[in-house]
Amino acid sequence: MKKLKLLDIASALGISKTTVSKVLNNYSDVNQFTRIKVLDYVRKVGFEPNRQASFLRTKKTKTVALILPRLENDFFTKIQEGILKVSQENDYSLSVATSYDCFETEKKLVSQFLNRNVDAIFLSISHQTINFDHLIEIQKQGKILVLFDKIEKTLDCPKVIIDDRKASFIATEHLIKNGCKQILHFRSGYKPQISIDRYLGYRDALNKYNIPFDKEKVIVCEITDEKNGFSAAKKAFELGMKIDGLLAGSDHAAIGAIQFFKNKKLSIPKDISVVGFGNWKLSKFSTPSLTTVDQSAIQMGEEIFKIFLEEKLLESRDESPSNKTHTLSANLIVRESSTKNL
Amino acid sequence: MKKLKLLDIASALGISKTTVSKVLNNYSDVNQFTRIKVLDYVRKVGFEPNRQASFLRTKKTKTVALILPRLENDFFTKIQEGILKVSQENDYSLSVATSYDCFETEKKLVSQFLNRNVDAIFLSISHQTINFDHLIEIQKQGKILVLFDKIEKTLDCPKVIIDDRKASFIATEHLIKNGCKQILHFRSGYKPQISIDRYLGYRDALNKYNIPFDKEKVIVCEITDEKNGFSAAKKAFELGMKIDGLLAGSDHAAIGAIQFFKNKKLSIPKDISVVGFGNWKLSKFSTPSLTTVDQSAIQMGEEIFKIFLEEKLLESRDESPSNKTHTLSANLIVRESSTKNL
DNA sequence: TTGAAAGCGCTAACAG
DNA sequence: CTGTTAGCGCTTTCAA
Repeated sequence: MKKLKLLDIASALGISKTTVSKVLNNYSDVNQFTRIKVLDYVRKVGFEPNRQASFLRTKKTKTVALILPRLENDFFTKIQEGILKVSQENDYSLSVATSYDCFETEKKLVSQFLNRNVDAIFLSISHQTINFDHLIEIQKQGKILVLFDKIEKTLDCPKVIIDDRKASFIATEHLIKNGCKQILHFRSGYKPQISIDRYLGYRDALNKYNIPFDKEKVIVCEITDEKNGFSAAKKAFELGMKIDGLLAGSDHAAIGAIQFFKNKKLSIPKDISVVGFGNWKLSKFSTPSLTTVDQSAIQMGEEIFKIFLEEKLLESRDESPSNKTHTLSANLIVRESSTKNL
Repeated sequence: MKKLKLLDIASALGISKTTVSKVLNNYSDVNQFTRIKVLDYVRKVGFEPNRQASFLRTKKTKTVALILPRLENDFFTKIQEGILKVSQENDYSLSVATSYDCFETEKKLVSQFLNRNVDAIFLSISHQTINFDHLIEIQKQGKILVLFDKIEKTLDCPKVIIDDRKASFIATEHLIKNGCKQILHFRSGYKPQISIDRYLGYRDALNKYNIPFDKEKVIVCEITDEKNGFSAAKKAFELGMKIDGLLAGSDHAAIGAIQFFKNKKLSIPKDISVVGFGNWKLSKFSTPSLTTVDQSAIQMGEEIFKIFLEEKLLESRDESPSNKTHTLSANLIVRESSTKNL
């Protein structure tokens, strides 16, 4: 069965394709009866206009693109889930791609999506990205850019982030209120904003409760996975540190550290209370179950798409992009690994 | 900066847009020097032709669609990851959507994607789907359909599945070889092919090792999540069953059951050995870590896209779709929950 | 209120 | 080998 087109509908009803098009696009200059006749017929045969053809005139594809640094990561998967939920509700199609945290791939993907004329690009910048010309190009071409998670402050576009500093503060405060005084902190590198913010939140909490800051207690794990969590814990141990709490950079790092502590016959949370970061699925099932910071990633995804819709409105009024930073708060999920008095 | 078009390139070089187009599409009837001149210039200014416009003539969008029943599921996420890897390598764009296991949504998505003229649709059928007209329509419109995981045998298209029966056989055999003789099996409903195959694999193994089959030991959990795993274990317990092994329908169900066994002070794997299904991330981190069947989902994703490329070749030779079922084998990942002699 | 005609950017047929 | 011409299916003037 060949696909129907405007002309088929028009000749079946004995009118012109222009009129059919007008009905489909809610033009006001169409007779009520004609409108109903067209609408009925269109519904009956299940006709929808060819999107690529309409694009040629409207310059809108009703497709948005999402570029993630990685896919094997619950956080990004959930963001996709959130975006997908709202975009489907709004009859938008979502194209997904991964930069694999590689600058060249990111550039290539952006250019590819621009070429496919997506209406917007949602992007979390890759670790390697140092130049932003490709992102500026998105806006030059009149497309909407929304940055999230790993953002670049100097770019003039809406951004969505988690309030990592506050999240980290709350997590640290929770440890302190549970009696911890010697709190170890695993952070990722010195550059990522996320790592900086979490470190600052950690310090904020120490300050507030007059706990002296000890530089040695901050250990850098470039990649916060189990293996590095294990090594970092080992390092702290070998340096002979006295600790009773740990704020890890990720759930994985926390679990790696717990592994090490268990090997040393230390009891969690009695000897050392542990808080992770991310609320990955596994945190609920580890033993002990892990207290962690939930980054409300699904909500972030939903937010991203809603911001896009708002930007589209701005654009239709010929206003410039909003350049607002939307900050979502994270929640602490308290589980066994940090509740001494259970 | 407005986007360049063929005509811009052409007039900059003092030739016609046809010639430029021919170079870009690798036509042979172009002078070597002209070709090089165009190629150089195109590379310099970073021009790529507008895909929607070319579609109008070529009927190819270089976009494929993936419809998943769910997103919050490692198995499907990994399939997406696999597809994405290969599709990006081939300069294809991937659109993703979720049917939420709902028939109506699935139909709507298919029609939407057809409307957007994707070159192919990769689909795992929703639980609720009972009628396949919308899938037949995909092929009627000359688009490629590849089914995976939850497939429909009667449809004339390539299909990719895991050899669940064999996987289940291997898992059960592993339990038997570890000394289990009273093996409980949690299956999902009676209808899903997956559930049937796993049940059959379980029986195959019992047969091979002359272990009598006991109907009571097969418990149905419509949804194989933790809660139902817990309840199913409880049910077995309340019926006074003697068991020393469990083959669960999913890792979650296995973990739910383990939870229950632990409450009853039973030791895993000493009293009861447990094998899950899926190799979800959490299986590695649960206590005890869970022996499970890895469904090589990433590989499945890669396979799906490769099959699409093959189908495209068939199509270009005017041959009909292949209708072949590609079966991937699953691997057993042995961990603590099933190794008595550690 | 309607429809004829132009044109979005590209590719394919064909004439030079 | 090159370029002119004619659409692909749609939307949007503009004249009737």
